[in-house]
Amino acid sequence: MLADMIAQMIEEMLNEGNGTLELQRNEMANRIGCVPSQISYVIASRFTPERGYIIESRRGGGGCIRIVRKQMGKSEYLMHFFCAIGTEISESEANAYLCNLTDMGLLSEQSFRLARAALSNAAFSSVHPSVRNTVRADGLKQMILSLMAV
Amino acid sequence: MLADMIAQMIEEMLNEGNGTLELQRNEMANRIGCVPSQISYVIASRFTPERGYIIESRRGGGGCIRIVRKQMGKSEYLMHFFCAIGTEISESEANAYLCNLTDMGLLSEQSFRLARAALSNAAFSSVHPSVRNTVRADGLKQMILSLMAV
DNA sequence: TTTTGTTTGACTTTCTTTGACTTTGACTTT
DNA sequence: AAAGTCAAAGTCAAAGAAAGTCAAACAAAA
Repeated sequence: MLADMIAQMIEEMLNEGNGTLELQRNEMANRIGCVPSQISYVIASRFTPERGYIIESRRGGGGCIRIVRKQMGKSEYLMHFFCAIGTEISESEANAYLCNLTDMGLLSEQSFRLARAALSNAAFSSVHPSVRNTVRADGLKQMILSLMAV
Repeated sequence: MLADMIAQMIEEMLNEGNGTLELQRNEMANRIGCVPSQISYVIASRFTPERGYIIESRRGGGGCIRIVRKQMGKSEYLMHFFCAIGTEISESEANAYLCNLTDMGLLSEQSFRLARAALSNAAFSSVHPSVRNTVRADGLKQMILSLMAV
């Protein structure tokens, strides 16, 4: 299957590049003989943060897609936390999570304070109270994903 | 890529000149082999006040462009930054601010990633698009306040 | 048959490059 | 001094180059 073949190619390129890779979507699609968005599809469906990949990209002339594979270790902890978070979370619950992360040495003091501020009700004053806990959960998840990148 | 190469050249010249630099647009464009307005483009897109640069210029014979990288004290910078944020801010604008804070040594790499994740559109998927930029501005302000508190 | 995953292509957004035209300022000439 | 000349930098919009998005068509699995 096309998608799997492309995924395998990317995997190999990642190996050659010690876990990092920059590719040009159009160029690669051209080489393979597929439509460019196929590359996007493969990346979106297989090289997700949940599976330990970080994706960055730049549009415009000379643009490219950057893929980094994060080797597991601490990330298992983070994954555990990530999965434990439901679709909603209160401010105090979120703080408890952050404390745990800090205790485990996964979060610096500065990062802890920053995260607490970002998830506070004060930060969400423009968000309707009925969805604040949802937005907070999303934010916390995104932050945990970002930690996996390091 | 051309623009990035030029930006790098300017950066190096700034380093040599202790953070200040005077260049001649035409002369430089000629040396590089590009159109003069390309230099303008690079400066406009990368050496913005938002990222901590001051640009001055003189037209006419013997004219030039002056670039200064401004350094401020921490609290001064945080204050400046806090005030500069309006009631709304886009994801890319917020990222530019965060990059700047990191460059100034006010944010660790981890905190940077965390903040970027917390302010991403991905984190705000449950927030109505019309208010995302407001919520983002609130979040960023809260985080900056948390940095001042130390 | 319903659901889930793939493939494709049209359209959008973002960033870059270029060139034509405008404005400014220093110098020269009247 | 006023006017003219010319060498800069400024502005802006069009064209180009890439990646992103999305939905329709299709295929495979449950």
